[in-house]
Amino acid sequence: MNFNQKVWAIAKKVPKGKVTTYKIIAEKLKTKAYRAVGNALNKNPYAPIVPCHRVVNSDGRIGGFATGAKNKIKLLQKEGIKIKNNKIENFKKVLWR
DNA sequence: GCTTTGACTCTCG
DNA sequence: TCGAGAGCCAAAG
Repeated sequence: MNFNQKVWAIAKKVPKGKVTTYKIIAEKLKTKAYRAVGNALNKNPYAPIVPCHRVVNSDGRIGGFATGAKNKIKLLQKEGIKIKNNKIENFKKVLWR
């Protein structure tokens, strides 16, 4: 299992309507490679299978996305997550761990 | 095979 | 409040 596969596996576990952060994923992998996590999601070949839009920055910001952050924000809002000015509202409540 | 870059995060002035 | 620097890992040049 590659590093990427592990990242994707964790990302897939995030339930609908919730989000997680790069940091949390890295911690579950027992590593501090936050950047590598983002890197893995960036080039994930399982775009529809892995809900990479549920992975955000540690401060609740969306950050950047390959398909456009705006698009991802819309997607998250559809799942019941509210976003204001590029930031997730009630971040702690929708945060998955 | 070494260097650069990136969807990151933390700490310090 | 905000920018700079450092630390971390994988992929691309």
